[in-house]
Amino acid sequence: MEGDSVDFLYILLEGSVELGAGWKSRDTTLAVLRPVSTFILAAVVLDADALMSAVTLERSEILMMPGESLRRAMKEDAEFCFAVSEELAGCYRGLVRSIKNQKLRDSTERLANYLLTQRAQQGGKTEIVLPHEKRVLASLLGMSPENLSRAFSKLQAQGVTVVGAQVRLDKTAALERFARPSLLIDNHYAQPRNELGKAYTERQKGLLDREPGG
Amino acid sequence: MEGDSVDFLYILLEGSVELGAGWKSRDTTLAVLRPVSTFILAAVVLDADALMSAVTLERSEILMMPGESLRRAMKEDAEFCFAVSEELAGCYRGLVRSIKNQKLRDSTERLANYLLTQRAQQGGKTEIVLPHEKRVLASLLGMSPENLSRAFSKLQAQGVTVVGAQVRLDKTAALERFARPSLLIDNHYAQPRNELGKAYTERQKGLLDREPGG
DNA sequence: ATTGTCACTTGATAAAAGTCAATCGTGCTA
DNA sequence: TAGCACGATTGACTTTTATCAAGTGACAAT
Repeated sequence: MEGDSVDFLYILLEGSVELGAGWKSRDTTLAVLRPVSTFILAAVVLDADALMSAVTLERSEILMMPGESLRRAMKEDAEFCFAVSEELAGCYRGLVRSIKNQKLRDSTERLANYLLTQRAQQGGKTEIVLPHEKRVLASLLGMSPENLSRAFSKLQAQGVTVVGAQVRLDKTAALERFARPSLLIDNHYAQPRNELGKAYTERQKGLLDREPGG
Repeated sequence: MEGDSVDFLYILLEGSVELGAGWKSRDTTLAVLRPVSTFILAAVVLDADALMSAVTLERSEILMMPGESLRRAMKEDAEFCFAVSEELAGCYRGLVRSIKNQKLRDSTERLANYLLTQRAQQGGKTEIVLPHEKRVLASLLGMSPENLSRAFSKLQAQGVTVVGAQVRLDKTAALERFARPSLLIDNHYAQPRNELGKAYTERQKGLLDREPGG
């Protein structure tokens, strides 16, 4: 919970986690994490209270590392400390993108760019699957669920068709002309950002070899 | 400029710098920095392109440190590297606060909390001075200049009076009841966050001793 | 004094987004 | 199979915000 002191660094290995925050009866989703991701790293480094709450959205596997251990290791091992800095810097840049997305685009533009980002991350097929409930997606994109529905309707003109969690993107060219994705805001290119990303790929391979479906 | 590759870490020693970003003929202010602050640290650590543009708002003094030197020093000196991590973590948390402010509050609430934050940072007097032009303030708070004027008008009911850059805050209790400031969003308590902040205090003292007004 | 610039304000209007209420499906349970 | 719970959608309405246009006041240059 936001406001609580933080004793551990959390690392999501399997499942998904929602980071959110509230104020005065309102609340919003700041990010939905997929493996492998750290969270509340900044609070741990500074030994400060959490600014975000974390909730699992499904059955998840989460590694907990004592904050004191992390800080000690950082101070003793410059190479490790640099790796943590890189992770922190990556998270920071993710937030910068998020603020720009929020302040520079209206809700329909945010949805359009979200769809294009998902398309790229899911392999570029014309059909994609929304990875969360629409209510969560709406909160993540900074709008009400009702407005998310209406935004989907508006994008019909750009070849977007929705059936449940399935979304078809015919007319990608029209959608891109509308969305104007930017390398400085959107993360279309889903190469592993660092060792954590690579680790997940390796882990998935290992799991497939040994126990499919485990 | 955003999108450019980053060769140096910048450290603002004197003056003020606006960090902003644009998209499709729109643009917004993400932060206004005061001494002593680093900027584009994350891009330097990752040796990546800048996500924000920086502009000086007045005659300023800026220290430039080669990115390669910074990264080398971090990899060689764990203590230094940890200090950089702390700075990064502090910047990260500043952004988290900023997103929460943006997504959870409407424009008048953002202004009210901004005024209370300024009051605290300027020593708690009932009269404060807006540190930037109102146009910049509007962009920072994520609204049009016209709406900033109207937001000030609305806050008259909470004892806010504006004459140019001078703002009187009578009825602080009423203003706080309206603004509902939160430790998890607002940075009311302006103690130096780290060595950079302390350095600035020291530097100011030195300048006063030696050459007032220099 | 005049002119022009520029930041700011104000009012009218339009667009965007939120809220409330009702409805539609889907899947689950009794 | 009927009823229920829940997420999603739709329509009507309100609030919030942006946009456009006009006007004010301070200030600098001529």
